[in-house]
Amino acid sequence: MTRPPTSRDLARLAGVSQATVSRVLTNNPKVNAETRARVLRVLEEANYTPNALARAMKTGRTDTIGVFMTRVTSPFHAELLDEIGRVLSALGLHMILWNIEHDPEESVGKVLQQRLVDGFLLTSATYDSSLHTMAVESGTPTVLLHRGIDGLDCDQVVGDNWQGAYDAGRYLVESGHTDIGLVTLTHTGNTSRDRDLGFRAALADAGVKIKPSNVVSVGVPHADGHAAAQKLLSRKKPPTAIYTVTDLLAFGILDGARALGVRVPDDVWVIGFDNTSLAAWEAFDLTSVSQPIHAIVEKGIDLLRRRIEDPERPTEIITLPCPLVVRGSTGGR
Amino acid sequence: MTRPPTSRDLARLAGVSQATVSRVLTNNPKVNAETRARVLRVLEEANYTPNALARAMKTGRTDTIGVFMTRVTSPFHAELLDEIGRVLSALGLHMILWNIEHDPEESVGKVLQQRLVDGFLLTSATYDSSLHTMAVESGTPTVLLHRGIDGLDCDQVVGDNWQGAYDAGRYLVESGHTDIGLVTLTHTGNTSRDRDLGFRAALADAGVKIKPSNVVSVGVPHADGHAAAQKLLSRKKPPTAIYTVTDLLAFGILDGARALGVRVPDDVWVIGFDNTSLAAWEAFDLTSVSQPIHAIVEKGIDLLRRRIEDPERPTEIITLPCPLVVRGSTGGR
DNA sequence: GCGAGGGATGAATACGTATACAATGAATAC
DNA sequence: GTATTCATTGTATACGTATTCATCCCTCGC
Repeated sequence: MTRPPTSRDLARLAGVSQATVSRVLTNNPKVNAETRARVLRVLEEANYTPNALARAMKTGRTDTIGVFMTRVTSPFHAELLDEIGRVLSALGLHMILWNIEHDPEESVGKVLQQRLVDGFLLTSATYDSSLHTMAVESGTPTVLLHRGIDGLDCDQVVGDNWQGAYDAGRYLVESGHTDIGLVTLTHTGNTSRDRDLGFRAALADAGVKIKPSNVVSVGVPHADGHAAAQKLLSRKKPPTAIYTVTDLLAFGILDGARALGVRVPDDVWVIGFDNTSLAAWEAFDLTSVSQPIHAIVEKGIDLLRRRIEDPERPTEIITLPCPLVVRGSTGGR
Repeated sequence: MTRPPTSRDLARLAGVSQATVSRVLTNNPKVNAETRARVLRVLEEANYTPNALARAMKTGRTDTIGVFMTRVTSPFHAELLDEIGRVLSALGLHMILWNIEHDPEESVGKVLQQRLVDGFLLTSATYDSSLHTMAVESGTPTVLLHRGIDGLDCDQVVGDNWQGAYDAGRYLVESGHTDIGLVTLTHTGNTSRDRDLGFRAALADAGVKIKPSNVVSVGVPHADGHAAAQKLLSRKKPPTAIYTVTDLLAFGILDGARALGVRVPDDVWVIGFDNTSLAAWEAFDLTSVSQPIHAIVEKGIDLLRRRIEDPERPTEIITLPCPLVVRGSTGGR
């Protein structure tokens, strides 16, 4: 096991200085065509690849983006991650992935300052955590993706959760529902908050009251949706429709209904949020508000690259529309 | 935006040399207790974090592991990735994630030699690709996880797919099925091959013939399982049980059956492989061969770390049992 | 009182690359 | 023929840290 060749080794082989090899590697125009050809031939023969660490050390660019995420097993997050990977790959960038569930906040703080990456994508900002603040303060370019934070001076790209939720609410009301269940999240993020408030606003605008007993606050897992459905649907007079703020909870609700023998959409309508690919499966056939994952990621990474280029540019907050996709769980199709 | 402080800056502040600061950072015992305390105080005040690149350059260790994966949105892969992230985090290691679907093989080859990581975890080795060969030849410690390659001189940790498939087959036969469908994968990996062969072996041992028309070869997506179910179940005399090599295909099959109005388990039994968390959802309630994800990841990363320690140690191939988990899709519970 | 030994620290260097600067030679202009 | 420019290349250095080596001072034993 011998250590890999360096540009200095290659320079000796090609009969030039290390500087010239480096110039060839960086496509510096100030190299004679013949010399370049000769060096390239030697590089090729030796199957040489520059040491990325040394290069990063010198240039200050690692060509690596850090991604902070939670619950990779959640269908929406997996799709988001997949899309991020696709876009970064196409740009020749690497991705370091941190799951902030697994790491104590303090160790994440260390990561932020290690200069391992050129920029950060935060996909799980909440008010419970100060991760976004720490990231911004670290001085490393940062973009909030999918989850935003009000008033934070930081580029952000999010879906228009409020509007999507509003549309879902209006759709239910216009379809004649008046006894409507709302399964919402206990945790503190813009995303779930807007998905809650937008929905309530739609009902309020239509003059439909939402009974306190029809509102259930839960955690994120499938099982919590299941439990919420049990609670709402086992009552004497259950709601005729249930809206919830994530697809994962909606799947849990559908499963809870299934367990009780409650039929969807005959007995109850169900609407989710995210429009994950699972929503289109027959097992769920779920009406859901669609998140424009591709556009969010594309735009977010574009913003991040521009901020890396120019740290002084004014921050942007981009909001993308979230259209409702109607399927069988509300009698569609 | 000022550049972050270096150990040299801190040394000046603390009135010591940069070498002493470095010694404090690396817990070198040859530092006077008072000096150490003083330096630590200064480090604390400045909220200093060492530059990981410079450190890696000097030590040759990046404390980062490269993970190669495909189809992150597939439930099993997402769970595998989540578990890898959990274990690496607990060890203080970072993860660079590459999705080999997105990258041409040549660019992956470059990645292998960039010395960005201390080791690689390959989770998607197939005979179609030479990624595993390139990884081993790169000289960087490498472990194959979940998917193995026969005869490759490389540490490997895999589930006992053959035995798991065999048990599934025997279970169906012992339950009285004789007209059995097999939905298998077209692609070339050890994993799906063993999940196919083990199942056939069980049937053969029991004297049950498998009709050629009952075997369908498909791709990996949900939709392919769906199509396979349509093909098998719309016949005049459909099989009474279908076994397939991944949960994702099984979900597709269940959905295909649902679309046809075929009842599970009344009209047909279905068995998958992986025992993803979705398998336990009411929507599927799927009998499935369980992959010991936690043990695979734990063992694999352990092997990788030991190989990083000692590149000369003999390679190990570890095979872990895959027990059958019976649920409603085969009348269980 | 002096040499030996050891503990603590600083100075110097190396990791592998990119790049500012210097140097060389050829070509051009007068 | 000399001065000037330009193209090309080499030399030297820096990125920030870890570590070897040298140095210093203090203590101890005689």
